[in-house]
Amino acid sequence: METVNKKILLVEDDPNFGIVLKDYLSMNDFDVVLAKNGMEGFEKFKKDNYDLCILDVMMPYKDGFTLAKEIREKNEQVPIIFLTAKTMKEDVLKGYKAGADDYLNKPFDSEVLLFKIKAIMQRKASDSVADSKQFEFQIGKFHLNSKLRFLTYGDNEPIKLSPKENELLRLLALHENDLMPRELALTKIWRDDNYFTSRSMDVYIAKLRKYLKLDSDVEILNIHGEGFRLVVKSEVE
Amino acid sequence: METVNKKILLVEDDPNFGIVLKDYLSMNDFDVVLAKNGMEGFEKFKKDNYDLCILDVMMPYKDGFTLAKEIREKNEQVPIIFLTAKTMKEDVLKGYKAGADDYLNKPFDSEVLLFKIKAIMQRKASDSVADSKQFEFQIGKFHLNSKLRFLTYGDNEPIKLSPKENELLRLLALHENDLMPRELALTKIWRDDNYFTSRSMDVYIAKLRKYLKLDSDVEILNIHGEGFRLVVKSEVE
DNA sequence: ATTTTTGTTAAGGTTAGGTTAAATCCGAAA
DNA sequence: TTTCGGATTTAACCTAACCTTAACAAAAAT
Repeated sequence: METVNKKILLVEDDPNFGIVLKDYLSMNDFDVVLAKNGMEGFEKFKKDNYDLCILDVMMPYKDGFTLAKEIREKNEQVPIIFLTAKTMKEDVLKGYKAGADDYLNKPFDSEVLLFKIKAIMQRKASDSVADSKQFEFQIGKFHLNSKLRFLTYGDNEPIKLSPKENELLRLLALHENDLMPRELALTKIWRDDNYFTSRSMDVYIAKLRKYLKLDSDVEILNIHGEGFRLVVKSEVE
Repeated sequence: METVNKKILLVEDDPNFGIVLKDYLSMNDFDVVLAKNGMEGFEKFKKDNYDLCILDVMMPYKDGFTLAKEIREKNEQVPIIFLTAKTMKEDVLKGYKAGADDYLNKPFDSEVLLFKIKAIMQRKASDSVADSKQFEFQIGKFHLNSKLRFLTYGDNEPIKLSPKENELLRLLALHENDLMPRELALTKIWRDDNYFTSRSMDVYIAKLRKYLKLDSDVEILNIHGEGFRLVVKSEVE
């Protein structure tokens, strides 16, 4: 059987680094298209279908975040990895990262990148239904980092979330202000839908509610017999 | 630009084959040193710097794997290619664990060998850039020199790190404030992922934590079931 | 009114991780 | 070779994290 290589769009303005990285990825059986800036990156993105985008954040003309937003408009699915400078403050990145599938601090270990790429590809492959593995969310005044599994509220000590708490809150956030069907969580997180898993889920809803009490504008409502709804009031005023 | 030829150490006990191969490689602009067995191979390796080692696996006195292990102790970087008999499946695996970069079944196509050599050379060349092969890290008030394997804290006597301690801390530092997945460390450092290597890693985490106690702003957090996170508080204020 | 679904808290059990110490491995020195 | 010492693994024991289940109360549906 012949397999087609995965296609990667690499957008990196430093030509040396870009070429080296491209070669490295090519040697690891990826088809890599290199763009030298955000503009060119977007052009190339529109012209072809990619399995993954790797975007440098700091670039002339169009930075990585802006490019990511544009790419997201065209394609909700394609995984995006950001390359960020180590010196950027967490808070700067915070809001912007929403929508990223992963990020890497420069300089980084090439094997680490490979590891992440493979992890993402695999994840995508197993996600039969398309739900991009977004893992940062702003929920009212909370910020959920679903990769590191914690929930921050202002300057409070971050709340550590267990895997189940985390997945559940993430699913709710993915459906913010909308119905998140019971069945969806049960099949996606518990991988089984029966009386006990369902009760277990209720227990987790209770836990999440406790955490979310901090912000009165955020709450989890039940829709009887259907599921839950993460409501964020006055998000815009 | 003038380039110095790449230097290859070829260890092969069959004199006919050895000489033919040596000549072939020489014709392709490599400087080849031929050793007739593992012992001699190691002697020659110690006496000079090589860009690549090609080792026959089956040799009298000292087989290729053993030799590879010795070479690895002296040099973590140098690429190694094994020449193996077609019939050894198990051993090939063993070889990889010893740090091989590639292997070739005898008899093989000389073009293939050449191709692999070039690929490996290129890979190594780009690794060094792409990784920015970081060997020095500032971790809070600590400074890690990963090449010399020690950790300094102010004017204190530097803490000497064992190879495993060093690799693990380096990997954590590479992911500073971010998740360093268990699996990554296990595959990269222990080259195996099972119950025991995992426990071994935990032991090393404990050791590192002990060292890092000196600076209360630095700590290694666990993310249950996922990995660890090297957190540096108030990095900028 | 009765049944079903949900809210919530707490107990129980399982697994992962923290830590220390003993055992083993392995190269270097004697 | 034997022995020594550092590095690493294995063992053991303990704590923390996590998840499920049970139990009972409250709300919603029938």
